[in-house]
This record gives sequence, C-alpha cells and structure tokens, in this order.
Amino acid sequence: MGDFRYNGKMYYNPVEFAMDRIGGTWKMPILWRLKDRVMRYSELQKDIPHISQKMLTTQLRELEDDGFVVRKVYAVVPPKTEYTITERGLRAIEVVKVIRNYGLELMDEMGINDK
Amino acid sequence: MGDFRYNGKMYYNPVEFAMDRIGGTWKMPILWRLKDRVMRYSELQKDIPHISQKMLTTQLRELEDDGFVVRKVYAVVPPKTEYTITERGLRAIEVVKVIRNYGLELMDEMGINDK
DNA sequence: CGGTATCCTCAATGATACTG
DNA sequence: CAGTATCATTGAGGATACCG
Repeated sequence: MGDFRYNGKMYYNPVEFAMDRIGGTWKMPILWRLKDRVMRYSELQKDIPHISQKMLTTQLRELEDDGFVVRKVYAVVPPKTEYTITERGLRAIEVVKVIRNYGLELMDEMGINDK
Repeated sequence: MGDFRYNGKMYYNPVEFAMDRIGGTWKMPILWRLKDRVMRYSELQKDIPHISQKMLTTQLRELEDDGFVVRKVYAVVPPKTEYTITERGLRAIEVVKVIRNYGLELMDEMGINDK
C-alpha cells in the first residue's frame, strides 16, 4: 500500500484514511444519532452533550462533503435545516457498531462501569 | 450510557473510549505490525514510515499500559527490547481489520488509488 | 434558528540534542 | 540500541460576539 493524497492531505494507509472520514471526537456520535431519523441542527446540539456550535457545524460540513449526510435547508423564517444520513453513512454505521461493541467489551474487561 | 472516567479523563461513550485505546495516528500501524511477529524497537521504527522516536516510544508505552503489547528488555550490550502483542492486542486486530477493509472500500468508492 | 467570524489556549506532535 | 530531555510548532478546539 503506497501513500496517497486526499483533499491536500497525505495518508499512509487505509485505516488512517477511514479514521479521518468518520473518526475524531464527534463524527461517530453525530452519525449514530442520524442513523434512524432525520434531525434538525438544534436537535443534534441538544442531543450531543458538550459539543460546541463550532464543532457541530464543522463536523457536519465535513460529513456532508464526504457524502455521509445530506443537508436540507428550508427557506422559512425562522430557518430550518435538516440532516439526513446517506447510504454511505449507513454503511459507516456498521463500522461504528463494531467499534462501539468493542469499546463496551474493553470497558467490561478493564472493569469500567458508567457511574 | 452515562459518562465515566479512565486515567483521569472523561469519556462520554464507548466509541470514544475504544478510540483512545487503539486510535490516533500510530497505534493501529504499530499493532498491525506486531500481529504476526515479535519485533524490536528499531525494527518497528524502520518499518513504520514517518514515525518519530518520541511518538514510537509514547505510543508503545500507552499500548503497554493498556495491555495490548508486552515489552521485554534484555540486559545485554547493546540493549535489546522486544515487543509482543497480547491476547487483548490480537482482539483489537479484529477491529483494525474491519476499519482497514472499510477504508479500502471507501477509497475505492471515492476513486482514490495509491500513487 | 442556524449558523460565521475572530481571537485565544493548550495538548499533541515534531526537531534536536544527549545518554545508560 | 533504545531510549530521555528540552524546546519549538501547530492545529484542534473553546469562548465570545455577531448576522441573515
């Protein structure tokens, strides 16, 4: 596997590439919430603890640019924006599920229980 | 799923916890190389492109602290250190494989080929 | 309501030098 | 050989203010 470039950034393996698409602190939590329903910006913000407006916006934009979600703006007052997961996003959810299950398994193994 | 703490850091979901254990730029590449053979520090360094000495050392320490690898130091001159993957590390490899396959799939979908 | 635009901070990472 | 120690850099992310 050779090196390659995407959006001006170098990648050295497919894992790194995948994690830049759906990794980071916020992308999986966002995709997870969109997996079974369409949500508005403000709903996502209320539903995801500790996320800032800036992070929610930038992460949604990246997910949109990479084709994981679709953004639909309604021309109403006050504004209304809906985010819908795509087929590609649903495929990513399968990977998130694997990681999530693994996380739970690890936490169990390490004796961590939610407080 | 409530919040919980590990090593003094707060986590808000199992995905975040898992990614802190095996995510980041270097941990998966390291585990990947150890999956079918024991390797010395210098072998890892030669085999993983662009990793600095500092990153290799800190990431190996974290993997060791979390029980993914075992470090064995031989009291010889010059020094010799061997890193071996554990059962827990091998379980993580299964997750890495899923992510890696997904990355390859995504790259194909997005028309990215290694140069 | 759903964002932008700025400024700012700090933790992650790199570079370089040194050592048991 | 396998690291540590120190300093410099940078980019992710937070805080705040403003806007169509």
